[in-house]
Amino acid sequence: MNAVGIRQVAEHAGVSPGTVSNVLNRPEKVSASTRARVEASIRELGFVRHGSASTLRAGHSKTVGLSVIDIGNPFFTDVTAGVEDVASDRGYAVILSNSAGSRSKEERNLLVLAEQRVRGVLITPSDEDPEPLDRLRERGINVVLVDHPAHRADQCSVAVNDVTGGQTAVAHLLSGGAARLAYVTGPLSIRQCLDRRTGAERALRGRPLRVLEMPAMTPRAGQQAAEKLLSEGDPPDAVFCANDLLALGMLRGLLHAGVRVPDDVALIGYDDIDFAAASAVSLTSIRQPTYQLGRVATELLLDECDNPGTHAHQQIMFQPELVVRESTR
Amino acid sequence: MNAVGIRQVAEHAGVSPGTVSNVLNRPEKVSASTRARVEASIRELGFVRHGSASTLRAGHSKTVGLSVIDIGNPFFTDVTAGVEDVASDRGYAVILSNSAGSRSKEERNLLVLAEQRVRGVLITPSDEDPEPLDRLRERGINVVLVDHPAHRADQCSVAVNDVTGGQTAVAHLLSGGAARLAYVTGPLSIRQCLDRRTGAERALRGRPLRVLEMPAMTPRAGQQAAEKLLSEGDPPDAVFCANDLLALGMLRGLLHAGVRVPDDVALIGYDDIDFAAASAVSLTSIRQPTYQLGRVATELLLDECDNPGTHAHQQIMFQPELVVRESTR
DNA sequence: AGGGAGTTCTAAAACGTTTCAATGCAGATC
DNA sequence: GATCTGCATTGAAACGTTTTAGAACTCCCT
Repeated sequence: MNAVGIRQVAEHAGVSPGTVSNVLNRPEKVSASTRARVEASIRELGFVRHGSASTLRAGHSKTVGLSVIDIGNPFFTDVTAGVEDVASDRGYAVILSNSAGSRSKEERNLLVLAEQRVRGVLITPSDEDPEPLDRLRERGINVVLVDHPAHRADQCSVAVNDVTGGQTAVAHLLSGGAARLAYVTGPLSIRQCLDRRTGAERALRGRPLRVLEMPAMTPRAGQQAAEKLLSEGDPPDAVFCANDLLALGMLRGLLHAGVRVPDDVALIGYDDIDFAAASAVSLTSIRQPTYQLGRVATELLLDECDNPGTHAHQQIMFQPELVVRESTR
Repeated sequence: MNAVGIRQVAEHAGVSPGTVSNVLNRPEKVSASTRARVEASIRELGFVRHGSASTLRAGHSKTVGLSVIDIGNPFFTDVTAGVEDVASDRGYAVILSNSAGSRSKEERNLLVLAEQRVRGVLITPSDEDPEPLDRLRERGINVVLVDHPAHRADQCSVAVNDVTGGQTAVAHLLSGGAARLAYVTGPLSIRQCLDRRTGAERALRGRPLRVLEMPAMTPRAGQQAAEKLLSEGDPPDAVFCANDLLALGMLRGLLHAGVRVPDDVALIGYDDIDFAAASAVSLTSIRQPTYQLGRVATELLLDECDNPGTHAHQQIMFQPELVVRESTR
């Protein structure tokens, strides 16, 4: 087993445990020669610091938690990549947990994170209730909201303007000559879906919008939505999907039924995931700075952790961007 | 701050800290009445166990590490889902780390896991070197290989037979009348890519196979491969891609150039990710029991952790399965 | 020679749990 | 009433670090 602790290293190097700790945590406090000796011993004995002992004594760990809604959605994997890159650069480890849209799972995950005494938590909340997050804060765990505006002023958040995004999407469809629009969305209890609809309506200025609310935001649901739209009379000539997974399913459903895209129906998605550009009729979409979202959120969180005195809370709102491809040309 | 520890709970409930610990860890040792009293105090004070202190004293944590090669690949997100479900059921937390194909990143991540004193590690290794894994084992951290056969007999692994998979794929293409085959793959230093080629060659029994090795396994790389194949003379009439991301890019590249799929070129991918069924020409693919892979690997690992005495090491090999869709019909 | 200022290192006390031997107590047996 | 048995609870030690006050040493100045 791994019986080599700071104590053994100290003995091997002929110094006290305290000095070894200094080499580990404040190398500048130790003379070059002893430091070299200690470092050699560490390598030779294969010493690995006991993170728990360290956390226990120091009172805080070098880990942050990341809680996402659906790790299967490329949007969140991109965010995750951004988080990991920054955290890893600054010597923090990331504990990733997936709430899979379930509130109870999210709460259990947050409890685990609290037990691990993570330094902070990055979270895309699965609902609007601020209570679990406030509880974390009471315990001294910093919280940054990802893809969701902050509930309160003394909290950081990084989000993208979904109202603008919805508006841009629909304005683009209208400028292409669309007249009968449909919005295919996931549950409207999800803030993102709701905001995008609000944006869509704003662009329409009172003209009608057919809203089709699906229970999930997956390709399968998108395809079912296509079947539904086509089976009812008066099919739309333009469809705005609340995310690219829905849009890809919609695309497949339309093509399968012999509907030409974009000639018969123009189609626009949301998120601009990789697969959007790679689909057979490449998908027009609303791009979000996904990777940046993760990066910036993590930078805010770690700043809050490392400089609690000078840290200024920020609510950052990015603007989404239209990416035109074949599905609306 | 969170100054409420087991000590405060004990005081509040009028018992000793040892009893509180027993309520937490072996509730059956405590009489029903005191247990109820202690549990009430825990709730009332909002006590959260300090995981580090617990790990330090107990010598082991309730966490496992999961190290994957590319969290952006739906194959690995599916595996992750399986891992999470089992771990969560058994009270373990999962620390997810992404090696992004980089050996040095993998090593850094494993070090973090070792520092955290995870109980075990699930890993899809990014290369063939068993040394980092052996080092973990020396430190008493159990290791289960995922999607990779074990290096040694006293180690668990869960994999899928990639040679059979490659053979099945190419046999299917041949039975559809294909004569000029190409294999589009990622780096052949990756075992999976290599094995699938071996299987392909086995099905071909000496007939020629054009191998196109791309540096990445992404849709973009697949599209580039399509351009390359079409620009050279004598294009293939059937293409086998080493994964679905490549295949989706290939599909787009082919369609874009006016090549009909499957009429002009039959196409088969590997992994059967969700997007394979949702693409415009739905993709024939080799399905792997991805979610099961994660589940079974985790069950093996936790069995090894919880019953070190009776645990029998197993090297499990699943068989892949052909899923025929439009791209080869 | 004595003493002050730096520098480098040490010793010992925490951190919050778990564990285990020991204690106390109630009921059963003689 | 004395002794035993078994159960519920306690108290204190231990886990491997970090941290802090201060010891030991060196160098330099008067």
